Amino acid sequence: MTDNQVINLSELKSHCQNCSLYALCLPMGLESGDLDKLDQVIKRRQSVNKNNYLFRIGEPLKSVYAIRSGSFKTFLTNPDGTEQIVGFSLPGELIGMDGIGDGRHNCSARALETSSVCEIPYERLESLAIEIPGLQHQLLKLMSQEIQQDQNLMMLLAQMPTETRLASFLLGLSRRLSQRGYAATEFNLSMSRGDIANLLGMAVETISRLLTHFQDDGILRVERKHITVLQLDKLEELATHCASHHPNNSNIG
Amino acid sequence: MTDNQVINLSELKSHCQNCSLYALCLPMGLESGDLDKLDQVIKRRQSVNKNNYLFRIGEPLKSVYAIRSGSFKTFLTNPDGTEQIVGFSLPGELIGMDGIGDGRHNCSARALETSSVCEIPYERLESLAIEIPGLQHQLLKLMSQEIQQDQNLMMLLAQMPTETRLASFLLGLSRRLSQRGYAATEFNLSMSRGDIANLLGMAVETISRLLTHFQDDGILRVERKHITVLQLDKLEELATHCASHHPNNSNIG
DNA sequence: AGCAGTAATTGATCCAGATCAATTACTGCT
DNA sequence: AGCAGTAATTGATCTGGATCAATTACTGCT
Repeated sequence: MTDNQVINLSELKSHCQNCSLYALCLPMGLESGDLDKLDQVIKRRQSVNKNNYLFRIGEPLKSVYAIRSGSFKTFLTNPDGTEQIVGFSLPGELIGMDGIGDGRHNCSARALETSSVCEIPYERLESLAIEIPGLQHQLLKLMSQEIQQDQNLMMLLAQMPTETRLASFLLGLSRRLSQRGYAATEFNLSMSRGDIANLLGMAVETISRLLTHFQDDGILRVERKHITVLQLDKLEELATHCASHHPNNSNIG
Repeated sequence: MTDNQVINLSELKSHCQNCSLYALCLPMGLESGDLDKLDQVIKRRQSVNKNNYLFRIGEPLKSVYAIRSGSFKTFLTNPDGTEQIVGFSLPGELIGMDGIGDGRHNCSARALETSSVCEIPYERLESLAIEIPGLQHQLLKLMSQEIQQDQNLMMLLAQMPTETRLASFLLGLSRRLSQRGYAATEFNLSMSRGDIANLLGMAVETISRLLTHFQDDGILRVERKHITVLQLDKLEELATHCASHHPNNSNIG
């Protein structure tokens, strides 16, 4: 039975329908026959070591990637060489789609920890999406979700004080992790304080101080990279506690 | 001949292939037969008065819209009722695509001036995109471009000083307008100072002061809504003059 | 285990840009 | 034309959070 199980496992690993991320990922909602077609174009189980690039800004878009495990940061690079992180990506998420616009990647993706991905050649994905309406829909849906995420971050950056930004970031992470079957209230940050600061448009020192405050207030326990959320409700409150005193709160007439 | 011309004009108006925005808009690259199919699903020439909504956040997504003339602001509303503008849309651009993710609009769109749009029922667009590969591609491309735009704005908000943000905003507007056949160096702002401030995460007063500075430096002429760019190169310089002294300029190793 | 390089924390100071306040355009209405 | 409401400008002040500086963890290497 042990042998049997081993064989089954390796069987399982090579198909979307048996992947634990199925419900979040690209093949969501596809029926068996269509899934097989998709399965055939996916190059599975590429491993990416910590700090290695999955792709770099400017490279021609040849594939998009579904994350199986681990995490990535995606970032732009401005003329100075300064980087601007535009997001962190978790298992079940698709990265590289930003490059469709002009056929080149418009951001770089770098592994925050040793990770594994499924590579999906983009041209074949696009032609498959014509055959499979559900796949086209899922593709559009995932892109639209990315737009939503980006716009929410824009709101944080434009209007919210640093405390709200960090609370919202942590809460978002917690939610995404719990969707993926991990604990909502206890997790490890795979990214550095500097990376979080960069994403949220603040200084590392401010991140550090806020984490200390959150801990002093009994909202979090912070042990280096390990975060325990002690009072989820208070964190939610901080995250939604909008800038009622803030600029431009012109109500919509 | 005058009569003849009138007849021709109204003929022309009702087809994508004769629209001056063809090259920027959804039908870009489609061949004649496919264009006809697209033409058939488009409800043309809806007019939207200043300050009216094209759609509101939360409404079910029934259509997306291609802008024919005029301009819109798209914005999120947070729990307070505070608005966060996420973009301004110009002729040839497609709005409403953000709603695909969950079938409801995730932002509201409001006309900044009297405008006209082509309404495209979303379900029919999606099924047409299955028939017409080029249309699917164009759809994905436009969404990917929106992601890029949003991410660029994120960088501005997170890293750049106010001067750079405004310069970059004006330059972006100038470029988009000139792509659409308008003058690059002379245009009217259809949005208020308050709207610009909101988008760029700054106070109205700062916008006002910076415009005055730009004028004092001979870069712009500002007459209320009317902007004349006198030194495009200097404006470009200000827009790229990145925050070399700014936080988190961790070079990529 | 020990050393070197990097990440994180903590404290002190400073400043870009928000906020407050007052004035001066505009714009739409009747 | 005149009045009311809103948008924009300009100036004075204040502050959240950046910057600077120093110390204290870590982490990876040999």
